[in-house]
Amino acid sequence: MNAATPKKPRASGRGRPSKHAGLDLKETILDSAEQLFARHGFYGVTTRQVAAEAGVDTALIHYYFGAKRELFDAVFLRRAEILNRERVASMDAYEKAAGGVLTSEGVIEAFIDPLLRISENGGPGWKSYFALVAQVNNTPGWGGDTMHRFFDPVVRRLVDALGRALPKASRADLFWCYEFLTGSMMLALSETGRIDALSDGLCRSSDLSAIRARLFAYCAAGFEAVAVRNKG
Amino acid sequence: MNAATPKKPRASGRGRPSKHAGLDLKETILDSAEQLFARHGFYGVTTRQVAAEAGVDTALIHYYFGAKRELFDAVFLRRAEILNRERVASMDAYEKAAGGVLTSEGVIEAFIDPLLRISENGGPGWKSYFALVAQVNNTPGWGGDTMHRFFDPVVRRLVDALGRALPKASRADLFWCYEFLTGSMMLALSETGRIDALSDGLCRSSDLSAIRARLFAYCAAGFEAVAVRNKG
DNA sequence: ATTATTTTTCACCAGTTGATGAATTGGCGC
DNA sequence: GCGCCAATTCATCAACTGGTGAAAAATAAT
Repeated sequence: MNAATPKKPRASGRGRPSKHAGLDLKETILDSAEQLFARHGFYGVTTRQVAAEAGVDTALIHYYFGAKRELFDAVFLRRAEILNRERVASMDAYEKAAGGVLTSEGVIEAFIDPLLRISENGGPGWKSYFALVAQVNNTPGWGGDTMHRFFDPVVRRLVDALGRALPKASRADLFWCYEFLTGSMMLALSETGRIDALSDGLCRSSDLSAIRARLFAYCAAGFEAVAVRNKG
Repeated sequence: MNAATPKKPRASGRGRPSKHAGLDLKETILDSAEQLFARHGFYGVTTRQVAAEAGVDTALIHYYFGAKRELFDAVFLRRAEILNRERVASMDAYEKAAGGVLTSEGVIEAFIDPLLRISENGGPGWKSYFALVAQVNNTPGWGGDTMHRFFDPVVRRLVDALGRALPKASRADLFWCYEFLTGSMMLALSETGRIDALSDGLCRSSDLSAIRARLFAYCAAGFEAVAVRNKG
């Protein structure tokens, strides 16, 4: 019935175990698709390219995931849940540790730093994934619903926390400043290499510690400036 | 010889003037292509869709522009020169008016505001164009060379001016903060509609004055915070 | 009117696309 | 060993892709 759900995908006893000795083929396909989608976008990648990269037959992709768009969604969702969980945990920990006194920089760090940490230590796929999300984030009307469903809750939490840290800021201020923040963050995380060329090699896109050393302070100061400007 | 250069594209006397009464068909094609590329990306658009949108035959696109990629480049370049000119003029005017005393917010405003003004008053195509540039900006290894060639000079000028306004900032600080700035700016200009959903309609992507009222101060405060943080 | 030139259309190609159904393979319980 | 069923391959499809060359239409100079 559901093409994305093979007749019995559960490891129910019957069925042939993957010849790749435990390395699930489904994950391999997702990895390849992720990498390619991140580089060339949804329409810039063919199912055949994904299959070739993963070393499987084209038909197998449809067998596991159904239509191409469903494959893309599977790629997007696979890490979205993990990401979200990590982020919520970070915000929880910060708010608990801070007691009642939230600082804008603290809140922002709790919101962004999980992504930097994952990008550093989470494995190679995550860099592709962030590039993918950045692309979706900057494309009007694409995956907006999914972004909304998965990421907006934690964003609302960020906005609420920042509202407590910056009581002078209006809700509109907070939403707009979040828009600025997410633009900076996603561009930085997608490691486009643009800054390498611009700075003649002085800065490297892959230097996440350089980002960490600046982005939190940069965004926090921005929020604060907007908060005081609009309410005296 | 060059497919993008019809045998005699110059209005040399001979030849048939456009039946569209002065509204050059070439521009119509560029408009349609711009709109579609902005929405769906290079690979997400077929030459046939462009032709249909423009109301012309597919072959005419190749007659005027050659290969699909050349069409895309033509779309990109058409406004890039205008944009660049406008921006340089704005920076010139600011630096002249400011005399020797540059403020970070003044420099940033001179850098960004031309884009906001063009988006407001420059005609409907510009919004698509900004969405297009935002997409290119966030896609690793796409049009990077073109971006580099056209936009980096004025960016370097921004960095130099900010270096004078913020003598405590290192070059690396300035490049990184520019990366943050451009991420915010491009996302805001591409009007993805994300903020509308996130804020439940409180903020609208199309509200450029709301952006103007916050983005300059936001970025300027960010630059200043990073500058003082890293050098005491 | 004739002609030269440019613009536009038409018909078409070779290659690719996403997708499918039939066939094959291989492990597992019996 | 046998049959069952999931996993995988193969061959193939109709639709569509970017692109082209020849013909037609439109224009303006002569």
